[in-house]
Amino acid sequence: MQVTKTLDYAVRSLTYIGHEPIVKHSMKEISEHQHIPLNYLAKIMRRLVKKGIVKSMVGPDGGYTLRKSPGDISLRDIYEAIEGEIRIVDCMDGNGICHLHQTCPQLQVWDRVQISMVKILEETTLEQMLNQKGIHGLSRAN
Amino acid sequence: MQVTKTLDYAVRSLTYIGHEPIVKHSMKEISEHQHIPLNYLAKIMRRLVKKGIVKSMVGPDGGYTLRKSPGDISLRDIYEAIEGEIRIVDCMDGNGICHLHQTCPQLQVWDRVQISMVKILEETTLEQMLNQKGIHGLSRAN
DNA sequence: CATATTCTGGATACATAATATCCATAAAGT
DNA sequence: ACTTTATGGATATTATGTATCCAGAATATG
Repeated sequence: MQVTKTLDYAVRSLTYIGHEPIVKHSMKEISEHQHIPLNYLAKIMRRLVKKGIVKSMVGPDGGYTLRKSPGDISLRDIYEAIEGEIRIVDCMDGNGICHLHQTCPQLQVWDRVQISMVKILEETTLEQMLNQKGIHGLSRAN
Repeated sequence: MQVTKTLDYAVRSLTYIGHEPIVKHSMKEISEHQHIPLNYLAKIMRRLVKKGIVKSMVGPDGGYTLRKSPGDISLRDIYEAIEGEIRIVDCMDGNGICHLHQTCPQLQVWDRVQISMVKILEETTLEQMLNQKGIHGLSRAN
C-alpha cells in the first residue's frame, strides 16, 4: 500500500517539465536535475509519451514537452500511465468472481477507499502541484 | 498501491472468528475454511495476538477468540497489526527531511489520500464487515 | 552526406518485499 | 506419558519494483 518510486519519478519529471512547459527538456537534463537514473527514466518517459501526457522530439536538441496544459493533466492520468488501471484489491479473477466466497465482507471497504483515492487523484492536477511549493510540516496521520 | 494478500488473510480470519466470537477456533480450522496456508497463517495470528486483537489458547481444544468485541476492532487496527504504521509515501528519511528538495509538490496530495484512507479504515469496524454479507456488484472506479 | 545527439524498444540483471515452508519448542488438556 | 495446539525463528520461494545495457531509429547541424 505504498506509492512506488517509479510513480514518484514520473510526477517529479512532469513537475520539472511543467515549470517551463514550452521548453524542451532532455532526459539527461531531467535525470540530472531530479536525480533519476537515466536509463530508468527512459522507460518511464516512454509510458508518458504513449499515454499522451508528454510529447517527444528525437534528435539533437530533442526532448520532452507537455502535450496538454498542466491544468489538464490529473494525477490520476499520471498514476494510470505508470501503474495501469487503479485497483487496490486484486481479489477478482478473470470472470470478476471471487472463487472463495460469494459474499466478501471486505470488498465494500476497499471499494470506498479506492473511490475516495481516485477522487482525490482525479481532482489534483499537475498545475495544482506546481503551485504548491513551500508547503511543509503537514499533519501526517500517525 | 495494493492491499496485500497477508492483510486479506488477516481480515478473513478475523471475520471468520467474529461470526462466533466466543467459540475457540484453531488455526487448522481457520486455515481450512478460509483457504490460508497453515504455516503462513501461524505467522499472521501471532501478530494479531501480539497487538491484542485476538486471544490465544494453547493445547488440545486450543485456538483463538477475539479479545475485544467486533465493534471495537477497526480495520485500521488490523491494518497496523499486519503492516505496521500506515504510510503510503516513504519519501522521508530518518530526520523527516527529504534530501532532494526542500519543497515537494507531491507531498500534499499523498497526505490527503492517506488521511482519507486512514479515516475510512478507522471508521470501519469488524462488526460492520460482519453485517455486510451479500453485498455485490459494487461500483468500481475503472 | 557524415556525424553527433537524443529518443525508442526490448532484453536482461539486480534488489527488495511478499508469500510460503519448515522445524524445534512450549503450553495445556486427557 | 501422550497428543494437540500455539509460538518463535530460520529459511526458502516467488513476485514485483528498480535499474542497467545495447542496438536501432529519428533528426538537427555542419
